[in-house]
Amino acid sequence: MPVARPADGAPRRRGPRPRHTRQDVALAAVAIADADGVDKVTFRAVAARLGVGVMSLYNYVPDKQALVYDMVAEAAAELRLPEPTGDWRADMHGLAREQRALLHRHPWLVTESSHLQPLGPTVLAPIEWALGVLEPTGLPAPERLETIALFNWFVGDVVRGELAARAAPPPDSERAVAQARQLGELLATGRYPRFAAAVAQSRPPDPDAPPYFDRLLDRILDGLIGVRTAEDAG
Amino acid sequence: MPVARPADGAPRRRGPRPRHTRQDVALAAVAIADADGVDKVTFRAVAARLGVGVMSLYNYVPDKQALVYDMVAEAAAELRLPEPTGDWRADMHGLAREQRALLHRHPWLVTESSHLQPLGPTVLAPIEWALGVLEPTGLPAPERLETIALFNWFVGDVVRGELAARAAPPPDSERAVAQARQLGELLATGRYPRFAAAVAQSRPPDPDAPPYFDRLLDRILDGLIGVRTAEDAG
DNA sequence: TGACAACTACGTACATAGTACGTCGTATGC
DNA sequence: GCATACGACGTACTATGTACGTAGTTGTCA
Repeated sequence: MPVARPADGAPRRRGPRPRHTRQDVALAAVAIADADGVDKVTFRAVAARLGVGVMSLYNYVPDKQALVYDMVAEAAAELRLPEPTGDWRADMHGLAREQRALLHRHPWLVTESSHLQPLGPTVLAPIEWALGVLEPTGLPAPERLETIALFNWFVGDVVRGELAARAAPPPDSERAVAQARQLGELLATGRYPRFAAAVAQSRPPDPDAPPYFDRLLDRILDGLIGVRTAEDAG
Repeated sequence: MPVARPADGAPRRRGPRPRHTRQDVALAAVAIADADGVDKVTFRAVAARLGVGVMSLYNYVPDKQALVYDMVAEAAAELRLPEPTGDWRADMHGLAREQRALLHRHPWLVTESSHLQPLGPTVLAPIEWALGVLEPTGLPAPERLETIALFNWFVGDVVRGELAARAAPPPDSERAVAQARQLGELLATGRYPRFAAAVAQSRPPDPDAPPYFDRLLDRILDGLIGVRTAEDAG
């Protein structure tokens, strides 16, 4: 079984020079996912985009899963981490905005990133950064780590909701129509009065309204860190 | 194209009586997913379990996606929703525990449930329930809905982490070994001192320790709802 | 009661995925 | 200059979802 190249910086040995790098492969896959959706990322499509044969990709990437991990790592590299200002709240707001923008740029990230993701440099960098930012809170390191995980989840969840609202499937698809009809019938039974009311009162969310995201974020940060109250001292 | 049967309660017309119901198909799929993992849920496997031909399934379910939706709806039916006590915080803790147990019973739920899930009775029921529970918070209905969505996602995120820790891939798998080695090298560079320290200080999490889950939950609930402060009154 | 029509069951077949295997050619180190 | 390690890739196999057509069954109406 051909294995991905020995080490990415090792001196080249014999044989023809590789025409591409592992990163090239990941970037091609990212481009396809951005343009056509993540399910269009097939070895055949990636190979075609690079102008190589399908099986040549296995010289760079051991299997499909590794390719997806590489895609996530490559996307994470786009995160810009400015010098911390000393105001942890402001800095975390900045990180959240960065992450949110990243997830909107690469919507497939909310589906494909998992905790089995290898902790490479690009993935580790924002964690290290946030650990530093949160030092002034006085939380012990493991709790800071947990807080960061919760924070990441929260941002991902919010964006998931935004994407669901934005890229709602074409409302005339056969499935969508059937679902809408079924939901209508169900609500007509009057068995879900609160849900019906909530839906009726809901304005189409405006993800670009400036206060919206930061307001949610503040509420969560208050909960995650907030003002350390007496009961937490135990 | 064969369409799923007209209406599930409609009087039967002509032709042979169906040997199964749409629910039978979903339950068979659930059983397979529980036992062997969700990727073993193929039309061929489900058909074999029901003792019918593969294509017969299309008499019950229009396509694979619909089958997955049915599986999620069937699992959601297992949620037990006790009479609200009037203490929203306690009630939401109860719901979270129910959901967590459900997700552990059917680990594939954390992967397969999405926002495109049709809002059938079993899916709607817990939402309606939570909307009622959260009425005393004074939040307007759309914000309660948003809160519930975030709450659900959060529980899913936590369980995803627990499942990852529990069913961690055999630590001797080729991929796991490679990842561990890479992480070790990376930490050895000293470029991630805070992360290294945090990992070193972390005790292996004990998911069965009673405080753990509820503590996380409180931190999130504080953020999502918390004590309504003066600034929110605007 | 007989014939038609609607409906279920399902065998066959195809398109699309990932990827194992083996061959070929190339460029490097001795 | 030659042996060899290594990159490129054609072929081919397996697994999967599902379109299509056929056969058999059963309720309804003449």
